[in-house]
Amino acid sequence: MNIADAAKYTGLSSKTIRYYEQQQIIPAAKRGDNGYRQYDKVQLERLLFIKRARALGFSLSDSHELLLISQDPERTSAAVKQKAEKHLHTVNQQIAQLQQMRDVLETVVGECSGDDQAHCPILDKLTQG
Amino acid sequence: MNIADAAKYTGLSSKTIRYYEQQQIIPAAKRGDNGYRQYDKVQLERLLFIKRARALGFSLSDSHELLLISQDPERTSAAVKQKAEKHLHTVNQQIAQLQQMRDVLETVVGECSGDDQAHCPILDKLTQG
DNA sequence: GTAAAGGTTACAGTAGCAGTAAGGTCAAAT
DNA sequence: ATTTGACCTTACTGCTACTGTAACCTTTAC
Repeated sequence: MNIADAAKYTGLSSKTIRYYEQQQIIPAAKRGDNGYRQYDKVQLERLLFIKRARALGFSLSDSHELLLISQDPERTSAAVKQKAEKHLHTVNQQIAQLQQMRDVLETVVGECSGDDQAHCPILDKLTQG
Repeated sequence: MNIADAAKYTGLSSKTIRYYEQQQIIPAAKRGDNGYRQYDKVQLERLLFIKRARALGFSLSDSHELLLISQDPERTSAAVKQKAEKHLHTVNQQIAQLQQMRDVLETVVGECSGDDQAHCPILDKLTQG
């Protein structure tokens, strides 16, 4: 299976797959006689693993580490849980920060007439804090 | 006022202030005889404006445009409101995405024993989707 | 034979800075 | 007078996770 088919199968782009290989997020794919990368089930599963981890917001580096952990028979669920909890904490902080932004934005947008007047509570907020 | 004092006053770093100038987010500061940047009230207010816009999650580019709009006597509140609403929409999408991540993370973290077992629902999620 | 569709590498660009290097300036202490 | 330390300058690199582009090779279809 060539990289374009692997891309279609995983939903990643060919560029992204090459990038993951270059960054050693996944082991380098085997090459055919023509030098083309070849993808088998194992390789595809690794790509999907990374994709799912990314979809949960893990960094590429964390996704890589999780992949290594998942392949380690000596692993403990504690190690995984620790990483996940740390990430969950980060996500919660990001949500809180965005919600604060949203609250302010909704307030000032609600106060803005949105017509051809020059006066604007949004700009007031940015000008006066 | 030199850049370090402007940094303290605004809460931005000197690096960030120079970066804003280089990116033409704000007009270039005047220079003293020694070549040092000099900051007056007007310049400080511009920096604070950008800082407040950034704190609401606007991109530097948007923050720059908002600053220009705020200085335009011909402006309309409609133009500002449109930008703010668009940004608010983006923020809401980001929140929704993060909340989905959080829900999944909380579920799998809750299911994970977090001990020395190899079995781990978090890894199951990443392996099997 | 040729053209389209795919593959390869390598380099640049994106956002918003922070870090570092190499050097000039200034105020105070020695 | 000099030295120290804090500040200033520009210029370059690195970070994250890719995407775009260039230049070129291979395969497939007509």
